[in-house]
Amino acid sequence: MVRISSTDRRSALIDAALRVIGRDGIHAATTRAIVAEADMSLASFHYVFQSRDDMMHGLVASLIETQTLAALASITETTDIHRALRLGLQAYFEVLVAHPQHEQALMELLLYSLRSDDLADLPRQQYARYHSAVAELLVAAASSARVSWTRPVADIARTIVCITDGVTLAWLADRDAEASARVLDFAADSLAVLTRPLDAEHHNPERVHTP
Amino acid sequence: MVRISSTDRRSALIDAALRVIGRDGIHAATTRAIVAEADMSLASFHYVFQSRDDMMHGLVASLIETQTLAALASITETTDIHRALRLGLQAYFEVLVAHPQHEQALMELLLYSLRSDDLADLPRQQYARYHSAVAELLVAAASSARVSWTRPVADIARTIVCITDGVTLAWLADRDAEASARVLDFAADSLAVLTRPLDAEHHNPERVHTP
DNA sequence: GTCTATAATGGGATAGAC
DNA sequence: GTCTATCCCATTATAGAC
Repeated sequence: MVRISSTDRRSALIDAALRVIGRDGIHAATTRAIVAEADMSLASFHYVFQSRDDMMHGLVASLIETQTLAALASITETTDIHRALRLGLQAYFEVLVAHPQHEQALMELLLYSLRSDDLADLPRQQYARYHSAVAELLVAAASSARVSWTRPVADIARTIVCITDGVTLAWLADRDAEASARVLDFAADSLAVLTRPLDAEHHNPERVHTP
Repeated sequence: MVRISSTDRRSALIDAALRVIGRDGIHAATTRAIVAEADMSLASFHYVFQSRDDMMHGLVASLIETQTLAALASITETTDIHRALRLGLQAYFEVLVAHPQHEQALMELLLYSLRSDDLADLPRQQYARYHSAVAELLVAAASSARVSWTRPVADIARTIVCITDGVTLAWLADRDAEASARVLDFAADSLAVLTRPLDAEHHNPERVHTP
């Protein structure tokens, strides 16, 4: 009976939808399940959203806006780039283990979006955002550790996203935390090789980026 | 009107289900869509399968049986392990680009299985099979190239599966083939480092596996 | 074994009172 | 703006004739 603004309802329903998807999967995220989770009537749903697909679009768009990749942010606080990469990847993994439903929900939404005409543009934006966010972290970490990257940062960022996605899928499938940690450590080893000290004592005429 | 054996019907329906999932996604793989694809009646479906979930279990189990990872098999035909890794990963990527629906269907089935009580054991089996299949290829390739791996083959196999899965997701999202190829090439570079020649001229006392 | 017909359920969306 | 009640369709599964 209380009147709630349209925007508040929108975000409340989007939050509820995300909880339902995380808990029960995207196929269980019916309009009825969502309004039950948000404790609203079905009609309220259709007052603020034209359709279920309209809500899904809002949900994915909101995720793209707000995803922060906070876990990897610890990467910037260091003077040792190898250690920074390792800790950043480990931090991501800890978030995954703590909230597997969240990562699984993101995967389900990605695959769902790829099937929908309305949402088809969003996966590209989502990954562009992942890549640029990780690239920013890589630049900050390199600067803080006084090194430069020897390959384009965009490529390294994409590699990191590929590795975290791949580790996520494998861990969701078999829950082998030790094996997943070894993959991440190997990734950190391999990526750390792609740096060179910024303030070398002797002049180094090589190009920063490989040709 | 023609009588078909139960087992033939089963496999025909499973094939049809896989085609529907590949074309339209797992949420579109209703019993009706599947029997239409297989050109059967709805009742025939329930004659051979107790329920839709029963069929899904048969589908995933059959995929686990038959998946061959043929693409990576080209990895074994070489004397240069770095080249072998690169070609193997590139071959996988070509299969992905040629049949993206197939890889997407596998991802959807994985996430679907993780949500279902009946199918919850299958993802673990699926990834165990991936890992052992890749491990076998790695052993064969190393033998053919007269090198040995300096880390446990199981870990390297898992790394490769993580990379291919991650590259698959990213490419499905943004279809950037060049960037994906650079990630795979970097992976080949990094993995090739984990080998040492088998028939070194001088005796090398170090352990084969890192401690 | 195979079919048509239908039961039973769940879901998206809307009408219309308040 | 918010609610209840309802329409209408798709879906799973089964019944029962042949």
